[in-house]
Amino acid sequence: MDKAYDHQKFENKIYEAWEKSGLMRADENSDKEPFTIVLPPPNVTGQLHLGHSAMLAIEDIMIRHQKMSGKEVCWVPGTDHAAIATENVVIKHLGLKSREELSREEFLKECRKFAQEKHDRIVHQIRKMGAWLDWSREAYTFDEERNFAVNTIFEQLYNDGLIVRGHRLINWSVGAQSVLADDEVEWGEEVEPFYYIKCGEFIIGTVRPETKCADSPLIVNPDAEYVRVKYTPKLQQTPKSPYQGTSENPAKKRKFIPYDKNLTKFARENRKNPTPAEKKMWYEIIDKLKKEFPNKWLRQRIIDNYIVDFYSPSLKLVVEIDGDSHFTKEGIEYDKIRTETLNKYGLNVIRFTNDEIINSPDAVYFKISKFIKEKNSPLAPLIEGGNPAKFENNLDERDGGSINTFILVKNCWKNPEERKKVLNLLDEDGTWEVLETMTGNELVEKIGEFEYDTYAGKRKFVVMADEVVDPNKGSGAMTISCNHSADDYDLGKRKKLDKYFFDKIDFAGKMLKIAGEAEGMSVKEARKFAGKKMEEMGLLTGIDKNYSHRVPLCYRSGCVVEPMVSPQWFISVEKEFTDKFTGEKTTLKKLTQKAVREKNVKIIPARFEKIYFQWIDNLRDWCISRQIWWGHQIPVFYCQDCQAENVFDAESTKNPANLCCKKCGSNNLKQDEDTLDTWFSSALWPFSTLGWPDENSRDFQKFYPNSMMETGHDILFFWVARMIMFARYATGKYPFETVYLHGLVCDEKGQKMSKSKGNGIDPLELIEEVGADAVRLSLVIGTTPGNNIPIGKNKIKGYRNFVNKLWNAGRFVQMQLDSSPLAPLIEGGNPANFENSSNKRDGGRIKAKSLADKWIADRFTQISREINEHLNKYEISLAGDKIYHFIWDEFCDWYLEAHKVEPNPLFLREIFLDILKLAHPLVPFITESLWKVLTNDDTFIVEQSFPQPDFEDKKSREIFGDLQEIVSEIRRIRAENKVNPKDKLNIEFANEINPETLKLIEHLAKVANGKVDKKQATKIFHRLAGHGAGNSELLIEIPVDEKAVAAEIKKLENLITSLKNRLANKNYVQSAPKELVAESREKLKNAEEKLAKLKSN
RNA sequence: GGGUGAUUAGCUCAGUUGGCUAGAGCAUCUCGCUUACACCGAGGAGGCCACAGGUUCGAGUCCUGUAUCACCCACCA
Repeated sequence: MDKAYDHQKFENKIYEAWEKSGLMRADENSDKEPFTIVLPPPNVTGQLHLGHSAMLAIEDIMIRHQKMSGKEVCWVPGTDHAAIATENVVIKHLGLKSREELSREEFLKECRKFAQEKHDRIVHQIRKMGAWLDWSREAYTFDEERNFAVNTIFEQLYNDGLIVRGHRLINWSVGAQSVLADDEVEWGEEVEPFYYIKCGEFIIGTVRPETKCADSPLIVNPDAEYVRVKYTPKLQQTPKSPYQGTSENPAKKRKFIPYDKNLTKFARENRKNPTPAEKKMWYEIIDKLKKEFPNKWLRQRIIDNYIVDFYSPSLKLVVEIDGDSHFTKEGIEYDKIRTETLNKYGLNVIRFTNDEIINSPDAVYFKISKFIKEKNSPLAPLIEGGNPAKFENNLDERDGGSINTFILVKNCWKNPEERKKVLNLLDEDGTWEVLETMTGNELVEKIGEFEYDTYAGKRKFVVMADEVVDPNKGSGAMTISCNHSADDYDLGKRKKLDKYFFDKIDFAGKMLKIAGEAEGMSVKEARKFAGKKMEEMGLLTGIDKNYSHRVPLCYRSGCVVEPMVSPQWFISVEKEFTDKFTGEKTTLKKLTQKAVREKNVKIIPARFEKIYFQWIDNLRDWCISRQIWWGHQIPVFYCQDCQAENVFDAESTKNPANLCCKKCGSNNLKQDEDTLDTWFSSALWPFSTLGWPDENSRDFQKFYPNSMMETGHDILFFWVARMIMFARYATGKYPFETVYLHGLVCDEKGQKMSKSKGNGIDPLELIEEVGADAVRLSLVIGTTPGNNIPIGKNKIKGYRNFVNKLWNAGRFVQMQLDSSPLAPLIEGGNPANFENSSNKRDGGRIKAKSLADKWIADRFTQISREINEHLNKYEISLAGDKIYHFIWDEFCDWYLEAHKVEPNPLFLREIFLDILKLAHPLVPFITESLWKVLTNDDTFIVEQSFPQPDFEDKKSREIFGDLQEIVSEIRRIRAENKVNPKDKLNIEFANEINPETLKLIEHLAKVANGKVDKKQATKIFHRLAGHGAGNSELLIEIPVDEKAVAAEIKKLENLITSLKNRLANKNYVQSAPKELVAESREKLKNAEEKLAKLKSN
């Protein structure tokens, strides 16, 4: 035997031997009680990661333990075709831009080929973990049997009316051109402007202004109070210049008079009686200015000095610079204003020099000019040649009209912060006046339907009330886009807003005609466009440029997911049907809820039951169709002649060419092009792998339902819950008794493993390095179900060391046997010869002779019981921890050392083999290796029965326990006094001591019994069971260690105080269990004796 | 925003219906290559068990509150 365990020499060979033995195959005709686990199928094109390793380790431990405990175990392996993920990988692998570069047939062929290659790799990886799987039953979610199962349940659900085709809101990935399941959507953080938009008098908030281009219901909260307020900008006062009194005051530097006093005066007078057109222009200009010039002082200057002149059509004013055609400031180029045109309209021109303009607040003037020039400005016609009278027609009543009145929910109006958010583009100094207060319901009545401006023209909206509107958020009103938002969709359905279900965006992610000028733009472009346009139109009242929110992203293409309405197949979870097993009316949702509520399925850890309910209670219909090719094609056939929809039984579906339309008999049928969500076939896994739909098959009869389902807690919902749903629906039984959820594997610091962080560990490399056993232990010990599984180099190293320790213990056993005179008996002899023993351990074959033998046999009994109990309760971590410490701390550190004093090789071999059995489920390879070495026969350790010894020896337990204490104490004294380990110290017992015990102590503590010079001695007070009652005295030939004695005294005193207090407490003596009280008394007595002797020393 | 869990030694965590003088692994320190194992052995040091209350004879454990962290769900004007 090698000095160190070399896992590479053994693991592959052993696994091959297991497979060859045929023992891994579950016997469906066995009369043993079954224990079934169906392996959660890894993605066939994926790679095994440590999460899979953890899964395999846990399940393998359970399987081996149950097998050794006499069950007929059946662990079914398999892989998943992972529809979307695989399709992606294949597309990438082939270097395609899209799958359409190939025909459907060709593409599927490539997928199959690719999947087969990858399948072999992943199966290899699974074997490396040592999993005791029944490979003869290996399944694949996309093989023929599973396809048959899929078609069978599809037909059943369809006939029960639970599968329906409908127009529903789905997550549409523009990049991938496919529907995504909710769980396939990833969320990313994005900062986008958040707009508050005027809709008539209302204000709504949105990050998606591009959707605000169409007729829409405007929803208010029915019971919340709303206020109509009037806003009057405060324009008359000139704020003080921030430059006033400083040398930097630009006003002082001005070399010209910016306006003609007389003109201004004239204008002011005129302003008193403005025409409606003038008023409108005026307000438009103010609105624009606010956005252009956030600096209030500056803005006011402009208003007071210049804009006033615009105000009166009869006194128009425009500027020109030096007669140049350009003026550049801050990189913006302004066109020359055509003097001729201006003059034509009677505009005055003021000339600036460049120097005067740059660095002068007056420069802003040009921006105004630019604004006026822009086509969309209401003033444009004035400049370009339009007719101002045009604006007189449909003027809102500016004063008392809708343009400067706003309807806000009272909460927003009262809350200055909220209000500021909504209205931050308006002048803060404006005055506000509350005109009236009314509830949402009253608003609905009073306002009803009316027109408002959108970026794409005039639209109508109708005011409605609904509770979804949160009166504490924003302005308290919202408009909805039924086809482009899940909540809006629900609301629309609830309110039956049929005419508002229309698309604004197409499946390519482009805006439709309804978006007016934005038609054909991508959503992103349209969003910018709409924002800008609305700003220009003065439709914005507030804007939050740093609004951060989460956006749904496609996990494949990374593009933003658009909620869209599309024809899809759904499973109706709330539709009633008659349960064929009970005859009761029920729904899929109810059945799924019942599973856990009525304890048909137990979830470990239990807290996930709560999470399960939370999810099920909010369950929506499940969209099962996918626009991809790689998957189970939806078994629905559309008649090309009469358009009928046909679903056939699975048997007929096998030959699509022979199918005829059920309605018109035509055989001109076309199968639905879409495929099923990958979870559809996965949901059948627990029974489709066991013969279903043939419920009379031996496998189904014997092994269904499964005993446990072990998987990551991250797929509780979309897999576990759906398995429960389908299993109960199709088989009438819940698919498994227990769900064991493990956590995510993460590094030592609790961080998720990921390639980008570089903290990922490849299981194969790890196994190569330290062996599968060490990997298994690392993944299993120190973990709690449902919690993260921390794993790191140190931990792994520790368990590798343990495996080596076990190996060396085996080596020691082997050496003992080799050198033993009894060796021949083992090689060819019959151990039954040893049956005369009266000890019952392991059928009473080999006698436990010495104290140590009896002690370890007794301990083994206790540990075995605990391990059995832990494993039965799925407490794998605790079981592993106990085996680890039993083997290392007790067997190796104490028993093997003690064994050297009084060898008993046959017994040693027996107990060691038993320990190997006990440890086998956790560390199958090393135990099997040692089993082979030590038994030298063809049996496998897994064929042995799991230890359930009943040997007990209380006396040996006590004596050995005391002995351990004494030895530890002596060792401590030696270490603290720096005694050379080679030196033997003399000790002297005050009492008579059993020679066997003494021999052990001498060996273990490196001491010799003899006369001790009392002046040089340290006293130890010990109690040795079986040597008379009470404490006895042990002298050891070492100078007294004052410090140690003082420490011991203090420790004892503390203990005594605590015990005394406890016993002095009448309530304690009365209420606490009697044994406990007696124990405390005993402890106190011992402690006091010990203390007294220590002090007297 | 709604929910769940966590907080114990420098680090990673055990601590199962309350009985604890609070444990383990790693790291650290001291001593030792003693013929199973240096992937080892012996020993030491290291803790107001997050904080504040409460229940109890007794609280790391149960209850309430606070703080911090993690995860899940919803994402919405």
